Amino acid sequence: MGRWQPNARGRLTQAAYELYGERGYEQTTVAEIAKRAGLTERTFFRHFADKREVLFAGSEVLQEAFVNAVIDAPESVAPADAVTAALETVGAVLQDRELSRQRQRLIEANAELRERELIKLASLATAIADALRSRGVPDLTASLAAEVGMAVFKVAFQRWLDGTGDEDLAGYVRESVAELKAVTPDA
Amino acid sequence: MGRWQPNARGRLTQAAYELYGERGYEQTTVAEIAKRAGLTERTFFRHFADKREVLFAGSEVLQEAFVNAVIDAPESVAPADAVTAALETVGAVLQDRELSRQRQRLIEANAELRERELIKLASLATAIADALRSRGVPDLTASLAAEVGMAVFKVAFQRWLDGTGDEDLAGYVRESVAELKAVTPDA
DNA sequence: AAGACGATGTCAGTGGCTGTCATCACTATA
DNA sequence: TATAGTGATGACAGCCACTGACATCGTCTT
Repeated sequence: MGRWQPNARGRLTQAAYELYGERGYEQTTVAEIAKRAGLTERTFFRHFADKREVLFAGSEVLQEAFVNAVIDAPESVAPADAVTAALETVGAVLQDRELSRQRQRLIEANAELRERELIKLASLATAIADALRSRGVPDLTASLAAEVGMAVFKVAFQRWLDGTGDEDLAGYVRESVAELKAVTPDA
Repeated sequence: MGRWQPNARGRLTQAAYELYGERGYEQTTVAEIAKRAGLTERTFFRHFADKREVLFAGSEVLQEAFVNAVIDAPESVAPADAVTAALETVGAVLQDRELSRQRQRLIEANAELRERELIKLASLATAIADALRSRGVPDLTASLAAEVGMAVFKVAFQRWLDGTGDEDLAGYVRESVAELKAVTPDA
């Protein structure tokens, strides 16, 4: 047996979710999270950059999946379609709607957490724009396609969470893309 | 003569801009800002909710102008065009490009400030979506038009700041809207 | 067996932010 | 003209997020 209990990071994550859920994010101190995980406050900050980051640990995975989907799209595919395809791919990563709902409830209840979510999405947009540029897509086109892609994702994700049936995220993405076409101002 | 020097809020704002510019945001303490303004740290927090907010004081004005422009658009105008028109209106509020550049340089140099900027833009998107809904625009359409509007604004604003000539912001907005039409995936 | 390594603990310190109470010029009202 | 507010500020104590520095001690290498 090792000197320490295994999976310190996982225990911290679970403790954080529990406490944020029980008392709310603001009413929870990092020391409390660490204590429930059988660790010290200092160790929490060795695993997570700050008190918020524990809720956003999966975002690198999401971003990587996203970027790969864009890069792997066939040469011939238009930028917007590459992004749309990538958006639908992400639907596969986020299967557990109830878990997403729970997490989103925490995030929406607190402005700091909302800020962190937004910067993650912005970072995602930047990464997608870079991926498009690496495909030879011009600057303005790449930025705009990425930003609009995020706009669609935000709206579709929200509607997916609010939905009652068991439609998958990809379906909402398609719906929003269709609406986007209708919304886009005509020349 | 009053008991105190006039315009405490303005002095705090100026001191903050100076110090953030001289040493950077992180290297500046609120106590230093207050001292330069001839006040105490406690008073700073009576005028601004936190250390970042001093750089975002004008955002309510911008948001109000934006929302009014959407609301005041003629009944007949399509949602997207109402938003586009509002975007161009904002160009009038942000005339001083050099000042905007300086502020943006500060914001981009610091993740916390970037987070705050993003939540202000998100709040703007929400307000615009609400304004559209008050015009009878359906939910999905309103959300999407507002989000896409912000996407266009982000890209156009960035390009305006990066630009060398003396084009106005509205020109970049028009350019980006045109590109948006080209980017939007066809049915 | 000795030493390097790595995850954790301990502790002191900084700085953002808040609650509370005191101060005191100005203002309204008796 | 006295008196009782009022409102912006100061003073002070305290919480908590976060950091740097050093100690600890199983485990792994050689």
